[in-house]
Amino acid sequence: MARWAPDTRERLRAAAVELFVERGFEATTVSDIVERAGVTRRTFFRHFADKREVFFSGDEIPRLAAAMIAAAPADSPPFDLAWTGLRTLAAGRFEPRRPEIVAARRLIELEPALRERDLQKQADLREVLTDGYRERGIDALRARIVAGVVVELLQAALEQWAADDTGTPLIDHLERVRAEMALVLDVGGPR
Amino acid sequence: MARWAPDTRERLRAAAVELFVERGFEATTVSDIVERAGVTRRTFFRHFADKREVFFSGDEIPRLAAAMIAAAPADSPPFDLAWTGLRTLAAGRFEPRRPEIVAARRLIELEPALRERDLQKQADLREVLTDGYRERGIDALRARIVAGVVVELLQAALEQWAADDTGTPLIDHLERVRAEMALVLDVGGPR
DNA sequence: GTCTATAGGGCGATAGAC
DNA sequence: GTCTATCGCCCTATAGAC
Repeated sequence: MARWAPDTRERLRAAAVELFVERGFEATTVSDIVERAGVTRRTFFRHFADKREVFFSGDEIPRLAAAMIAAAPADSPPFDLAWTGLRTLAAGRFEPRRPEIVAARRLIELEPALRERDLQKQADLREVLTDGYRERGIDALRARIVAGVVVELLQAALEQWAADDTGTPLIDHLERVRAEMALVLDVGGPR
Repeated sequence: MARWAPDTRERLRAAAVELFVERGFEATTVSDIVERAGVTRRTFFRHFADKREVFFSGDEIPRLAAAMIAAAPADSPPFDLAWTGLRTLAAGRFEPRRPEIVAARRLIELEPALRERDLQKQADLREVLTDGYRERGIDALRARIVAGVVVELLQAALEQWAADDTGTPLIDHLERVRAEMALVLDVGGPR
């Protein structure tokens, strides 16, 4: 038998999310979390930089996105590449986990501290994408713009999907948001 | 003579920004700020919800943006309306204050806590714009998308402008970012 | 693991403006 | 008198230092 129970990090995450759901983020202290997980306060802060971070600790999207960009064929136009990635993630990572994602978004919406950290995570993803594009030789401004558009597109689609109880798949929301964005930017344009 | 010196809020803001520039955000305590402004800690928290908030307290953009949307001719297409607003703000509010804005952005970049709050302020602006559009009868999804695109466009242009020491005006960066966004979304599209 | 600085909020007292 | 802003001391919890 191991000296410490395994998966300390995961036990902390699970305990934290349970408590956040039960009594809210503010009303849950780090002491409450570590008590339920059976470790000390110090251990919590060795795994997570702060109380908000534990809530987002499972997020694999930036890593997956970076891998997808790096692995894509060299001649893919930047947006097409991201679009394929969005569809893959929508079907494989988001759609099967709809209940947890909707629950998490509900907590984020009603807790300003979590909302801020969520926005930071979006900014992190934008930066990962920008760097990935630049490493593929894409011009710096274009890399930044594609990344910005992709993150905004994903975010808007996720909002619609989470608020929509008709069962419309995330991919359909992505399509709709993409079409709307293209329409918006075409106004007054030439061609 | 009044019992209290006037403009407590503004004195606190000025003292805070001075100290943030002198020794950094983390290294400045609320006690430092109130000492310089000549009030007590409790008074600080009556004016500002937290230490980050004092840094952004002068931001008038959401109010101006809401007023512009409300005052625009009823038949303006949503994006055209925002585009006019962006050009007006760029010339009237941003360009004349380049030094302060660049200095503020520098602080925001190197301080994660300020970065998070800055992203929250962008989200607030997005929401103000969305609401403004919806009040003009724009469809909810379209309102959300136009607002998202406009905020992302402004943010990307501001980044380029602040990093660019050749004196290129913000309006030119806005044009460039807009063109790049349109290009990105046209890839693979019909027409 | 314990200790401490700091953020941030609760509450009542106080002192001017009106 | 009412209203409003400040003060001053209370407290807890976070987060980092030792």
